[in-house]
Amino acid sequence: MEFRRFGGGLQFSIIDHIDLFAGDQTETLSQAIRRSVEDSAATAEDEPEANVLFGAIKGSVVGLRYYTGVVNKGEMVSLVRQPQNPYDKNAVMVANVYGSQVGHIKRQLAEPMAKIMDSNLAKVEGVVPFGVKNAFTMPVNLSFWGKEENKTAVINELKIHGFQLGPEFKGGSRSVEAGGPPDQWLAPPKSLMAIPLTPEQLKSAFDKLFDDLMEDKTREMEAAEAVCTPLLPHQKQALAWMVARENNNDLPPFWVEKNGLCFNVLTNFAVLERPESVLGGILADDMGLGKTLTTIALILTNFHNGKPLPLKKMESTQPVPGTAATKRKGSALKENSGTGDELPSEEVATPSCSKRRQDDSVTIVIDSEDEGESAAPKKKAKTKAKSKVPSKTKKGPIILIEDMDFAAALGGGVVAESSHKKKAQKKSQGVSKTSSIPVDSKGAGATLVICPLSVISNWLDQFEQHVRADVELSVYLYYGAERNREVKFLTQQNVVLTTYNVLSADYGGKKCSPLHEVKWLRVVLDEGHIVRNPNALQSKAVLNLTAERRWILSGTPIQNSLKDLWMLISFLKMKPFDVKEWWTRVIERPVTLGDGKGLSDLQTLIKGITLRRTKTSKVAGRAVVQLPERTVFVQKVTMSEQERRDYETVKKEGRDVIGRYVTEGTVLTNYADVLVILVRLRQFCCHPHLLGSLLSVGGSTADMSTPSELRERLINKITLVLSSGSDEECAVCLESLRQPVITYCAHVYCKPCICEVIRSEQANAKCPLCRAQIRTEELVEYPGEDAESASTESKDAWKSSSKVDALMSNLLRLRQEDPNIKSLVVSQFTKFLSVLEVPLREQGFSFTRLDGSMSQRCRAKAIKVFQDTAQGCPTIMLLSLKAGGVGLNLTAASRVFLMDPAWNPAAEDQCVDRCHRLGQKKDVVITKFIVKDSVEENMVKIQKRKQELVEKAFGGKNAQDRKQSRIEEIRALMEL
DNA sequence: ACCGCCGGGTGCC
DNA sequence: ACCGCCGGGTGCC
Repeated sequence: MEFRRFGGGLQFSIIDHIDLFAGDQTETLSQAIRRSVEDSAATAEDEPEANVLFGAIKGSVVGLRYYTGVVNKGEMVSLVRQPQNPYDKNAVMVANVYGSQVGHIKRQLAEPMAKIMDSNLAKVEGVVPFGVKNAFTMPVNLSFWGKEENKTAVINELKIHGFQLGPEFKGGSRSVEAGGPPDQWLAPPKSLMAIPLTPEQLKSAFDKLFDDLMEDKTREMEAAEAVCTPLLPHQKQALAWMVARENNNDLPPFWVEKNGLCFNVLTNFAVLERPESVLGGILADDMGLGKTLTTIALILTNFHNGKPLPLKKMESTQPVPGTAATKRKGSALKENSGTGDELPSEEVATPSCSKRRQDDSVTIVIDSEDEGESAAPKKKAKTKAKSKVPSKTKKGPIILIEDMDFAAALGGGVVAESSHKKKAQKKSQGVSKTSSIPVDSKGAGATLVICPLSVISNWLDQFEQHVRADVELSVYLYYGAERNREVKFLTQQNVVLTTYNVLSADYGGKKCSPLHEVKWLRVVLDEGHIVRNPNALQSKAVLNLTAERRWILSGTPIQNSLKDLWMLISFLKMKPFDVKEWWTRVIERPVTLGDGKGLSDLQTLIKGITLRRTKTSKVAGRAVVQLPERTVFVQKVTMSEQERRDYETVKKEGRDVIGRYVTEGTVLTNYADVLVILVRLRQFCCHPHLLGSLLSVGGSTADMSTPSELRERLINKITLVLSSGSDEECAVCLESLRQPVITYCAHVYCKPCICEVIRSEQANAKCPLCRAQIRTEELVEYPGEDAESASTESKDAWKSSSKVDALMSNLLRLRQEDPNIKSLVVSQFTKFLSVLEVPLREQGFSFTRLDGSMSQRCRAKAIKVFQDTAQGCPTIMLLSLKAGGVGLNLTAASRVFLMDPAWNPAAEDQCVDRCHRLGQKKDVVITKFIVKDSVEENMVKIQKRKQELVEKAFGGKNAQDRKQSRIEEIRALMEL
């Protein structure tokens, strides 16, 4: 059964237009550049087109008696070309919602239809109005959808063959039966007359799509005994809901049972056998509410046939601390060293911890003149040292790690399964299972958890922390070159943990992999929103997994559009929407056209499968989480006279260059240069050393004299752009840059992505952003951030800056008040972090550092020592804004110093949320340093103005306006 | 298919 | 009758 591919589906035009999900303020610069280029250049072919209805005709389905597929009155059918049909190459097959063939389109009509469909002039959709009992033929109403410019071609093609396209038939069968075609067409097409929702209504409806999903989800459930962490009330609710979802026997949304048949009220499709219940759903709780813990509780509580994992005392196979440095293949598997008092990340916030409201953040602006005294929060932080300390002897579940690097990176946090245990498991394969292996009636017992690499260690930690020591739960980390790919072995685990990358790498072109051969009890997609492009290999790999139950964990289930949702629905195998056509016809298009029915159907769909609580959600009148207060101070920094003079010099230079671009109207074409100038000014506000080797900007890269000079300049550019922290993304894969390279035309991509573009376009390859010729030999690689050389080179000549002074006086005062308080010092410039190391060392601060250039191993280590409250452990973490992304848990800190304003305030919030999250027991104080009368102040003003626009729902702008506002912004920044 | 079409049987009324 | 008519066989693409 082959299905016509829906090339990209329909554009979500209204929503794109009003920029519903991605507010202007969260846009990265590369997005802006990409868009401005796209606006002028030809539209990308793969983007879904705005399809309109050309009209409809009546056709007939013939050959019914040869096929088993049946349809209902008013049922939607899909039309699939069969070019290989031996009797007629124009054959068009008619299939029902489940893809069973019903018949063929009559030959005469199939001929023009084949032409239209093959040349992609229109998509054709069918509804059978009546005659479903007919034995030989039945009528079908065909509607044609396509791009406006193809309308005449379609009409003509049909006309040649004697078919006249008319207006759409009124929905359902009644009217069609009543009158002949001419009468039909005189009637106003009702579905087109329906008053569409306004973009504002649509926006607000969408914003609310994931709201208020709590009703009937308030029942609580205790976790299985195997979970040693007490669940918070909202987590118990989530557990009850998840268990119920997994054990439900309900029909999926929009299905009803009718005379022994199952009937889909949206497509009018009926089947004898019940459509599979959706066992699982979307847990869309806000970050920090404990999705990981809840999921672990689910795994243990709904372990087998709705029963929890039985408690079974382990024989004394548990290694004693300190003795278990088991060696395997020459590398040490580390044993939990049992420091004992590290705080478990997510479970420490007991309900009694804080009863204060957490949503009343205050912003206080303090002038630099009186920073000395009043910048300090008046309130003394109350330290509630009532943390629940895990027992020193506690041992977590068995975790088997094959990747030695990773094991080392995780340090003491992991207990390795000893080798003899593993052998025992291997031996038992196929005969009798070891006690830890459940024998499910369906043979499925293992849960597969797929997550981004960055949160793997979090999962391992949490299994360790939340699973009782005497519970034998096998957790296998399927990662690294040495991973065990045996299907039998994987099937026998209780939990297999892997990353999206490993999954799709295994899946690759082969379309199968060890993970795809296993029949999983449960598949969990952590941060599931990252799987969104249905064309990506990763998505296909995820969709093709076999599982009884499926879960998506995501704090932000809607990233950009409705299409992201399809991916989630499809993963959950919610019939019939796992097939794109039905999603498009039944949900996506109606919603796009502003049809209230479509929207309410979508709401129903989401409601049935989603649980979402935000930090502000209430459970029985009480907030789900009660986070400590969070206060934001803006501390203005005044430059010294010398600094001011130097700054003005740099600024004047830049202003001249940008001013020229503005008058020439070439700001956007020279965006890379503009960025460089802005970055330099921003760097200067922090510390003059950040500027590094001075480079001249302004000259077009094309007219450079020697290739080596050009290369050097490109390296400078890419370094500046990447260290600027604007979180550039690759315009090809839309992900964060991997192995960044810069083209001769000064645009930045992932190396693999742009190489693939060049390979496929051969000699004709053009830069996706500016259409300049590009060649592989001309790509210049990013040399990496060279923090070391920067700090050593400037060591003897080190001098302070006003901003550094401001930070240091804060830190010194803080240490005096409470030497145990920990702080995050955040900058977008890793070089600035290096500069800061000097005075910190001088003043005898113990600090650690986390930036993007560090390996997983170093990161894990840095986090661990910082979170450690023992004496002598670092009290300061130098954190690069980019590295402070999701998943990190830095609750040991209660002070945050944001050293420089970010383009994207959301990135700042996210960074602050690293410590202002579940587990934080102190009030969090955030200090933003802004240099007075500088580009920084202008940035803040622009941010504010944008925020106001968004709040007034004026966020929507057309492409031209946006381009213009980009330019206006740059002018405002440079005070031009 | 309670149709249309095909082709064999048949042939005044 | 080199036709018309009748009635059985048959039937998607």
